[in-house]
Parts: sequence; structure tokens; C-alpha cells
Amino acid sequence: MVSRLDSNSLHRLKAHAQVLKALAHPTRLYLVETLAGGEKCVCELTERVGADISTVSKHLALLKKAGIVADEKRGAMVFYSLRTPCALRFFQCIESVQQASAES
Amino acid sequence: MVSRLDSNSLHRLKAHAQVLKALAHPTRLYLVETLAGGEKCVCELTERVGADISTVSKHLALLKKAGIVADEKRGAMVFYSLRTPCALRFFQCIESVQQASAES
DNA sequence: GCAGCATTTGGCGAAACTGCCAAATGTGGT
DNA sequence: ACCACATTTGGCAGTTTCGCCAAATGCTGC
Repeated sequence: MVSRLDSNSLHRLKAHAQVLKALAHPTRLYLVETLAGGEKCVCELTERVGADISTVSKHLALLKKAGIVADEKRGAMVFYSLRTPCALRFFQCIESVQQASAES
Repeated sequence: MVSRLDSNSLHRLKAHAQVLKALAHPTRLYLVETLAGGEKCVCELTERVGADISTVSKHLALLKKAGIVADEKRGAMVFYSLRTPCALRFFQCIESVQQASAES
């Protein structure tokens, strides 16, 4: 008799997946990487990304909703900053995953 | 003058996002967690997850494609194992993200 | 108040993801 | 060869994501 997936675990896993999903997009990863160098306004992030400002704004809203970044309004501009720098440590593991993948 | 997202970085970010996307699903996270306890056949994983076997098979194929798990056929059965245990360390950071998120 | 800039929100079509069923493939035993 | 079992693959409908445009909101200075 094997242990089955119960609803408590499912709830926890859904929450974890939500955080990962927030990071699982090239543009959003780039935003996180860029914010690791310090807070930036939406205007600067938009210029760096090279997409429509509304697109960047939505990506940032999604990262914020996931708890990964924080925003602060100062005057007419909004500055985003990285709230959980540990997100960057993911990269190291991801690299090793890809290395393992390449070896096969 | 700000540094912009170049096509080399974009390529790297896409690859990273692909790995994260593979993990960004409750069922697949559960599979990874379960495989952390040692290799398992598809039949056992299916029973634990409680979904259609074809669904579980597709999730496993996706994890394999991302380089996160490995498969080995022995007889009629296929055993999956965790290839990059560091994927589990994500959880710790994810928890802290959620904690930060809950505080606001 | 109004004009101008920064950002967010609504909405739309295109694309990708999910989970199930049915069919196909592969393996071992008789 | 045939059957039973384990797994994968194809395909389909429903849902979600994506990126752009247009419109709305908010702030500053005149």
C-alpha cells in the first residue's frame, strides 16, 4: 500500500508551483536578474527588455503577486526591487540540470 | 545608456525558463518529491498521483525532456529516478518567498 | 484645470498547456 | 501466434498564457 497524494499536500504543491510558474518565463527571469543589481523603475526595465510597457508591467505585477518582487511608488514612477534574492540561487541548480541534460 | 537584453542572454533565459516551467506544476512537483525517495515505476507513481496513467506518463516525459529525471526500462516496466536532486532545494527558497508574501 | 508623462488595466486573437480517452507500441508468458 | 500487462502516443475540448493596442488612472508642473 503506497501513500497517496492527499489534499493538504496538493494545496502546498499548488502554492509552490505558483511561485515557480511566476519565474518560468524568459522575460520575468530577466527582470529578476536585473533587479538583483538594485531597484529599477518600470521605464528602465521596459527599455532593457525591449517590449511594450504594458507587457512589462503585467510581468512585474505577476512577480509581485507571487511575492518575488516589491514595488514602491515615488512620484509618478514606480520602482521595483527583488524581495527574495534566494530566487537567484535557482540558476546554479538549473545550470547543472542543463549540464546533465547535455551529457546524455 | 542601459544594457539591453541581447539574443545570447535571451537564449540562455529561455533555456532556464524551460526547466522552471517543467517544475511549475503540482503533479510534477509531487513526482519529483516522490522520486527523491528513490526510483519508482510509472505504475506506482500513477497510483500515488491518482490521475490517468497517460497523464502521468506525459508529465514524466516532460520532466525527462527538461533533464530533471531519467528513465530506465527493465522488462515491461519503466523506472524513473531523480537526476538532479538540487531541484529539491528550490522548496526552501519557495517557502521563504511565500512567507515574505504572507507578511505583506 | 489642463497637458504631459509613467504606469496599470481591459480586451482581443494566437499560442501553449492540461487531462482524458482511444489507439499504438513494447514485453513476457503460454 | 496470442494474450495480458505496462507504457507511450495521438487527438480533442477546455483552460490558461502571451503580447500588443487602446483606454483608464495617477502624478507633476504650469
